[in-house]
Amino acid sequence: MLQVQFIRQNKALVLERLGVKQFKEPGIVDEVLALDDQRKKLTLEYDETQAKVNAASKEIGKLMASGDKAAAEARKQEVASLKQALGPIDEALRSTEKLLHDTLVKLPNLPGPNVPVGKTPEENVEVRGGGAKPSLAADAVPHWDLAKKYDLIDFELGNKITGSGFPVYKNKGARLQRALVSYFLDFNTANGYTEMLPPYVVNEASAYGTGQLPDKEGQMYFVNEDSLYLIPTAEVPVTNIYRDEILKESDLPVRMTAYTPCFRREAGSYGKDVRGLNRLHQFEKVEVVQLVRPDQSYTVLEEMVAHVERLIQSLGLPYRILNLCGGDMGFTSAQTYDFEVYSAAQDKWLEVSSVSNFESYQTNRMKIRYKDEQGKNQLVHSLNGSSLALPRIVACLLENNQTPGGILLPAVLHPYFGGDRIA
RNA sequence: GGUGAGGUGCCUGAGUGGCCGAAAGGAACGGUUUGCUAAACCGUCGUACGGGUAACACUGUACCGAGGGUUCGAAUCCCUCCCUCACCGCCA
Repeated sequence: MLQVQFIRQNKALVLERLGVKQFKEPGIVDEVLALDDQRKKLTLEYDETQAKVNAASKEIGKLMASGDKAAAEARKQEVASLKQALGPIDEALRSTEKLLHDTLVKLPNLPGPNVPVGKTPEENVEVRGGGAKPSLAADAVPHWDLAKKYDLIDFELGNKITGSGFPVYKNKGARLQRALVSYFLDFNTANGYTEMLPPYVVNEASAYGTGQLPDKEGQMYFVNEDSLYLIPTAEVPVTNIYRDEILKESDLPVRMTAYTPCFRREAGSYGKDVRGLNRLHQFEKVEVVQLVRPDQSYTVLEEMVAHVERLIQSLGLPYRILNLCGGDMGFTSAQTYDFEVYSAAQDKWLEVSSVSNFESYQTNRMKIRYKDEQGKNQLVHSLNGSSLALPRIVACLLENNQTPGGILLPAVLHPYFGGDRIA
């Protein structure tokens, strides 16, 4: 969430940036400021009264020790009436703090300086791209047909075991998953990311920390018995590794990568682009996360984009990078680049990575700070990106590389896959 | 799942009603010393929210797992919950 102090000092900027994000309730900004004023006023009142209570209590102790019982009793009376006054103040303060917090979390992150203005995905700006679209034979087929032809993925079997959106990978299809995960992790660690293997379920505090709660609980599977959420992305457990920590400046940047399965309910998206691997309830993804000094986060964002770009290039897939416009960005992001790869047989661009700078929006919730040169605690900036999500990569690899002699895999995968093709 | 013990600052660990935001040691950081390293010595060494200041200084409140309660006063007593450890059971 945003910092109240920042909103107070930069109100005009906040309103202007919220406009870029197409935020519809700018009145919340004034609500926040009014509630914060109220909070300060009540805090002062509470502290001053409590200070009197504390002082009187100390005196009572001394009076008792010196045997002056009558004086002690008189002071006790005084404390009693002070405490009576304190009750309502305390109550008002608590409810104000809660209301302030509940109001504050309704404000999305502010778009950064390089975010294009726009409302819809059509207004996203293509930054660059690469890789030539393949020219497929006339009888080329989409990946779900190829998956069947080579016995790689069984969607119906997943229906039987679990439900739609939970495919079963088989044979070379399963092997390809393993190869891709290993390759992606090796690629990331070779570039300075530390490999992590986090839990696949998280508690409420973690889901809150990265911004899945309070708004998006409907997108996560929930284990009622233990009040735990299945992770929708490794971002959640990995970023929360540093929740409530104060880092040394020399600890930064923190760079982590993790493979996890991802679970998404995808409520409300039935029937829309859900064919084959395009949209699943469970899928594999390798994620990269960084915690950095605030002045470096936009430089790091570009580095992470370049990193993911090299990874996609190494797979030989046609891709493009989009700088998301204000209206299409996520709630918690300050800037996001989406990576799409071209799925030739479907003639579609599929999103395979999303690289975002969250500035201090997540870390303010998680209280991830570092001690700066002056010894003051400052929020770090958090960033993350997929590197990469598997299913759509697989769809493209299958579709784009289909030949009469089988599906030809990119050279970087040969050692991991144990072969150069699926035939 | 059962039984027992316990949760204190970066770590170890004292503290069982006021003198405790918290001893001591270690780590870390700064400095002195040193040819360098080590050692030794000196110093610093929690967080949040307020008041205050140009900024410091200074100052108030809260926090000893979480939430309640008793009391003039709680790290310390009581209740509930959570977690950790040990042993037993079960099990990949």
